[in-house]
Amino acid sequence: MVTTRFPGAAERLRKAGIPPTRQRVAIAEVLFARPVHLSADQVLARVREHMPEMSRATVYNTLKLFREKNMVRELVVDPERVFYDSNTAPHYHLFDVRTGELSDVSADELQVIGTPVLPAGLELEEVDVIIRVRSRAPA
Amino acid sequence: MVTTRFPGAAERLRKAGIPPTRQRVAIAEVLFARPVHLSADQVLARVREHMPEMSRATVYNTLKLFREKNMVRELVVDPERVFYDSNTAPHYHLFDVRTGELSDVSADELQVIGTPVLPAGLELEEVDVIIRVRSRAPA
DNA sequence: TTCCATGCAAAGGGTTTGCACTCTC
DNA sequence: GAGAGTGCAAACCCTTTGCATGGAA
Repeated sequence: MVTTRFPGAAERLRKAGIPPTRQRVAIAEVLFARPVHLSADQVLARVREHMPEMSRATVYNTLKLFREKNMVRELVVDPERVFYDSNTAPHYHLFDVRTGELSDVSADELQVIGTPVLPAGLELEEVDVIIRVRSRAPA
Repeated sequence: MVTTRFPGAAERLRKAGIPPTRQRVAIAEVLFARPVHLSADQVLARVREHMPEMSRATVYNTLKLFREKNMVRELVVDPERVFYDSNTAPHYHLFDVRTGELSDVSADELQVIGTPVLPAGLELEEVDVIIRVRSRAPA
């Protein structure tokens, strides 16, 4: 499968204050062409379709960098691996524990009421909602 | 620190249909004396205070078994390790991303409104809510 | 030339597995 | 003595690290 490219990647990196190297642009193209949920290894595989010399370490470095700049959100949902979500708008997730598939639940469909008052010295980072479901195994 | 023992452990295992071996009872004592959030390694360490010969593999096997019998809940919150929660009543979690500390948020304090209608063939397993906070570093 | 970024390989850490030994019924 | 349970060590997999090379200002 050929991944759709995303032309504005370099622009987007500059706006975030990240010097756009070839590798970072290639990773950004995979992530930001459309909203995706990908593990580091999946990102690596997709980038290597166009750039076979991409190294694993660079993918991990870059994902960490993008996260610090709030360009992606880290999803800790599957004990096996971390997923990166290129949709940073508030929304929630549905996780199929059988297949490992992740999908979005929009913030319109679901509301969290009564987030507790945080003790002094605690700063809210984010609220994750994960609806864990199990799909029927195929016949 | 000496862990408080829990007398009814063997009973509890039998009720769940689990043959109570010495090792399983020791693990149950650590988990069910009171509600705890522990990683597999933390369980191992606490059990070894009383039973130094306990093996890592047995802890992992037993935690998996307890989970299948719904005696503990697996918390996927920290990318570094899975936590096991011995409180199976509905409740949510607050996670300090700086220290890795986990604490409970009762289901009274917080409500999730509008859980989406699941497509046919999807069975709801559970809804996790994780409030990620960051505490101030100590002075 | 200096400094950051990259690539490679090895190390690290949590978890699982293979297999022989032990215990129980 | 059959079968489940246990212990040990090695294997596994995702992620991080060390370090030398490469490239841009």
